Amino acid sequence: MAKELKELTSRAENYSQWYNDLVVKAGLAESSAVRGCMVIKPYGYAIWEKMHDALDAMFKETGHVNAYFPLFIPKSFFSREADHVEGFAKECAVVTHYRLMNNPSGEGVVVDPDAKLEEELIVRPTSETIIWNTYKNWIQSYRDLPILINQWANVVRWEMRTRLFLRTAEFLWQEGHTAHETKEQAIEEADKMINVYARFAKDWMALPVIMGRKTANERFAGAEDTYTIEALMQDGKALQSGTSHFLGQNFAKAFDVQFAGRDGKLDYVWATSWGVSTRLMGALIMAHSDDNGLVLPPRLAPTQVVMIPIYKGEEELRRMVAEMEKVAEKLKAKGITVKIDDRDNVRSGFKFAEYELKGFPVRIVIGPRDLAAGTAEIMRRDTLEKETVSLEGIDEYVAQLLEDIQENIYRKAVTFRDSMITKVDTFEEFNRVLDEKGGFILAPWDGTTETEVKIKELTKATIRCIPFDTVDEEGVDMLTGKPSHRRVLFARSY
RNA sequence: CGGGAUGUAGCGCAGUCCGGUUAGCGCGCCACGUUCGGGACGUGGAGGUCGAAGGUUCGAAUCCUUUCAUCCCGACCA
Repeated sequence: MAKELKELTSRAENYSQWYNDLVVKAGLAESSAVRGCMVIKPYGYAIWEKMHDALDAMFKETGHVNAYFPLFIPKSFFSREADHVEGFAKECAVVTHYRLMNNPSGEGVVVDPDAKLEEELIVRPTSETIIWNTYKNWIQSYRDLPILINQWANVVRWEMRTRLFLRTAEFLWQEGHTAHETKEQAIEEADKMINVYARFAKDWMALPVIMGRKTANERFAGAEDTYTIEALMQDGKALQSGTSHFLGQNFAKAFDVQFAGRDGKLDYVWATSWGVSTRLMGALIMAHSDDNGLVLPPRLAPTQVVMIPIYKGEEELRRMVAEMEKVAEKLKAKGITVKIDDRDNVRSGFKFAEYELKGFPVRIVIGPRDLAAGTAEIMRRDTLEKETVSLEGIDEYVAQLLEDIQENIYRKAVTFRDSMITKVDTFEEFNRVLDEKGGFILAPWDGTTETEVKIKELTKATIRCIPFDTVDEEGVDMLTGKPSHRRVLFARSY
């Protein structure tokens, strides 16, 4: 499997192909027969579940609760917020009928023309509209606020071009939708949640991200302000990995959600929404993997340790497995997840390659020589380094190793990311860096959408964000020569 | 939606230009044996509506028409 992978592509030649093969061969996902959708296989889903659980816990810690809203949204809801419909109209799946019938002219079935819906239903591309239509009934007074709700769901966006995990027609995500009494509270919420995302990326995915504000041009449809976390992939392209939006009173006004304030006056509710999706799986894969396959951070690996016996004959296999079961018990007692692969139909070397491909963080090998010496061979997936350690205290060794791996993967990603942030001042330099190096580019910008769009047309690079930690810096726009007050973060992106 | 490519066994492919017995190869799978510290080997075996529909022909994986799907590159987007 991994051999095929290596022979087929190297990252330098065709990163897209490499990524795609890796996703398929590692058993994470595959394209479905339905255009642009994907099948997430059990191993891929196990990683998503890990992400889900960690995020869900973080949402609950920050005071949110889960709820669920309908998949179908009446078409008319979309026309309420002008920018919102503008942003999503081109990629909506629409339900027009509710019944099939046998084809009168022969085989198969056709849509029953008599079963046309009075009003079409839109398969949610995001749930702001149906949720705000519901919130209208839930909110009368400031005492009903804030509402801090999250939904785990699937959404559909009929994209022209799809890529496994990164952009599929249907994807899984969570979307938070909150309602607040004041503008300040809503902004604070949006800010809080983008920080939750950044923390999740760092602590769980071992992925450094740059937090910042989107430009007006790149903002979410219907938002007043969009915050983003931007990650860098190994091919030098950026990936928008999560967003949090301050929606102002736009949706409250569109759906007429007013509340009686402390002063007795009616006012519109302030809103936020925020989400991350299965795209994070793509980020995880593209950020850390190597030519041997996936590299999973231990905190997200469905199984952290795999144990593989070396043996001749059944009797020896039994002895190795018996020893491994003892070790496994010790590891489990430390909260470490373990798998013993005692399959007799494939050789050990095959297993080594297979678990490397799947990104198991730690491999423990025990053979007759080890058993005699009271040792085991331990390999860490991130560096592929092997070490022979005593079975005595192996549980502590592995527990520490898993932490080291998590930390090391993160540090490596930070080092790479930092090496791929370039400051440029001229457009020539900007183009050169884009073509020869890639990565993030910090460059002065005159602050106009016009210039931003022009740069995109000329270079395919977009402003990923205006980083939160940017400092005021007087300069001139690299394209127009007009005054610039700060540098912004450019990159080509997925 | 434009450009390019590809659909033949679970996976990867050859055969298609130039139609001709029973459609082939590698991997995987099943059985037995030998192996086993980095992707083993031998022998035997199973597995196919050649993406689909229609047409041409004595005869179609191969030629023609239509259609569906997938991948890559663009435009669009999380």
